[in-house]
Amino acid sequence: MAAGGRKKPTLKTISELSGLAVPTVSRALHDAPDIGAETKKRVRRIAREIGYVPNRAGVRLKTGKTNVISLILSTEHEILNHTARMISAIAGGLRDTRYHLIVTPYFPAEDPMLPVRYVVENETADAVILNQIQPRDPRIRYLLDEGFPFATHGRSDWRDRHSWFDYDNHAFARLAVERLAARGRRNVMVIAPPLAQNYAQDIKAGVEQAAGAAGIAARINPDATSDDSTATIAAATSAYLDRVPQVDGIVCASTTAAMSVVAALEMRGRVLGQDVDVVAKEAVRFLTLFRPAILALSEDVTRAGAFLARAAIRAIEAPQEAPLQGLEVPGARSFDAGIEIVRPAS
Amino acid sequence: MAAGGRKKPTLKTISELSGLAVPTVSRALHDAPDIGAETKKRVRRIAREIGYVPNRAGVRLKTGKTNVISLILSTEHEILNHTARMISAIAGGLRDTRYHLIVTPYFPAEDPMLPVRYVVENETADAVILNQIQPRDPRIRYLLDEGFPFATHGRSDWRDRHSWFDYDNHAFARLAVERLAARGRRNVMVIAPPLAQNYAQDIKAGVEQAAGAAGIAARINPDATSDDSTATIAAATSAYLDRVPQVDGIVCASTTAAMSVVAALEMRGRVLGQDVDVVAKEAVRFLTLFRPAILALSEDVTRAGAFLARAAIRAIEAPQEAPLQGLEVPGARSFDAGIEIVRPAS
DNA sequence: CGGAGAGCCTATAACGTTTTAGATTTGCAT
DNA sequence: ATGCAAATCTAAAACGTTATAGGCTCTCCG
Repeated sequence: MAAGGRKKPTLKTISELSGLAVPTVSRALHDAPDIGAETKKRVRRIAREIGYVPNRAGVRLKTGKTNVISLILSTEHEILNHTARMISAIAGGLRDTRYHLIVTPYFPAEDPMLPVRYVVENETADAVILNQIQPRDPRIRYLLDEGFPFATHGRSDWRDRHSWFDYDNHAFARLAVERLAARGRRNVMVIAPPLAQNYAQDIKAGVEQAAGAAGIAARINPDATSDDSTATIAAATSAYLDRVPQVDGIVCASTTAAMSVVAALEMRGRVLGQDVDVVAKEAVRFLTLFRPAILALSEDVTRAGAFLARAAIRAIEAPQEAPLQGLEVPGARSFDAGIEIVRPAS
Repeated sequence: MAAGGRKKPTLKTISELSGLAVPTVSRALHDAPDIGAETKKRVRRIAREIGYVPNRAGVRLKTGKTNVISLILSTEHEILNHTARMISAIAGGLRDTRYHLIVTPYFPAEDPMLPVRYVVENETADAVILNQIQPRDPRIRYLLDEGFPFATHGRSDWRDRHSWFDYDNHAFARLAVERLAARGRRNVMVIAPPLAQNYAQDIKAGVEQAAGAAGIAARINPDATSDDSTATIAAATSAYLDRVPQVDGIVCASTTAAMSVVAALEMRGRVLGQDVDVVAKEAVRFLTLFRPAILALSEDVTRAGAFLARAAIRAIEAPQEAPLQGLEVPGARSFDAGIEIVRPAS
């Protein structure tokens, strides 16, 4: 391969250079108790000088550990900021560890079990990270049964038994509706996530609770989810506005949804921030610059990714300990990052 | 690991089951010429029945091949659709091959050489894929010197010597300016990529050529690039509009830039599609739905990713053959996918 | 002064695969 | 019958690492 270099140094190279046996070198580098202090120092110096790095295949073969974490990624909906940020954040959280990130995407038509089973059976990774979690997600069931380490972005019905990070969508939904009510809005439409997913239930419950408390109407648009395409969401919003013209507040569970909703409002001649207020959950501070009249509650994706990286490593290296779990509550900042609330300009 | 299963089958398992020697089994599965047809059939049947999959560490140790391709990813600018799509597209292009995709992000403050050198020296992957290419990119120089397989998204000065996929930015720039000129615009501002990057030169040249031919003014905004944050671009645009109030056409090299520009136009009271026309290069059909008055020329990122996956594999497996190179020309569709031109509504 | 134990190191084997060289059988032409 | 090549298999070694068991040399204590 490398036309530019001599052979890669191995333990054997160090062994020859130092006159020590290969296992001694290995143990010295691992700081084993039965190796002399002088020897350790000498071995380490040589290793540094010749630029020794352990061969991952050798380690893997011997120990059975891949040092890889797999991110199982659905390509289902229009992937926006969120996904790219998440990948970068997880990979970023893995730097300075010995783990690497492999991305395993799958396509909507496929059985979501496939990529998970593939990783487990082929031992492609030491752990997987999942998103798009359903309450009784069969992938989680499977991973628990297999005893395979994993972490999820989102909670399941078995949340006590695994590592996860989640955004408090219930709190988001409450805040969003309360905010609209405070601005005098009485009739709210919600673009919610697909109901099969766990966090959709949280949003539904939060909306209903806050709407009940404020004594206003709030309903989920049945014809589109926040994972749908911009065109679908815009059309569904447009149709809803025709059917329920008195709508004066909208809650969106994604950036895409918010942008599509704004497009529909324009088509229908409604003025944002005047006829209608919009509150959105978004991954990146973006919406508010473009449309300052939108109130955006943003999840800190970078922190979520870093947390998931740590959680996955914990699941691998200390499976007996309690799972690592983190909840980011908007406003309350109960998780160390917390959420940023961008004030609408209007 | 797996609480649910017996030990993983290996060649030795098949060897015991079949009474053949381990190397014979290996060669049978590899369809070697010196193994009997009956034996091959029998070995394959057993392998299938017990669900044998080769241990990647064993293969890697012996052959030195990792079966991994590394995507080196800058987190420099606000990562939008483009990056996530690209990751998914490359990983998608790698399915049904034996290659996996590892994402290696790096941060703006760092030397861009670091991640590349890391992959090469640690033999983390068989090939790397790079983006954000500079004309005389030192990473490319290094990889060529090392003889390490790679493919790039974007061309370099050494384009003849490596695999790449690129979008014809020169053609994009020409089309954009021609379009604006055809609509009677006479004073164009350009939000271009960072000039260090190769494709920025293409855009600059294309703009100048078309502006010269049409006899109109076209200048690059010196205070922001298409990789900058929305806030920076909006501020730079706003300031430019104050300085050069006669601007009536804008060309944007990214979706982010277009959205920021639209925000700035609103702040300055200019009406899109009336006072000013905007043409943008975007990764995903998105802009036009939201802002139909924008003309968007979109690159087919999915196809680019699939192409890069093929190119990387080619670089690994057939390094002696000519590199794989693809250019996507807007309108002309010279590359088999071609580009989609979304007509503005106004 | 003998023996125990601590301290430090080596030898051997193993993980699963592929490569190389060699062994055995068979068929065929001489 | 004999030699030779083709066909098909086996044996041994190797990739780089780590785990296990054991060996040697001191020192210290009784």
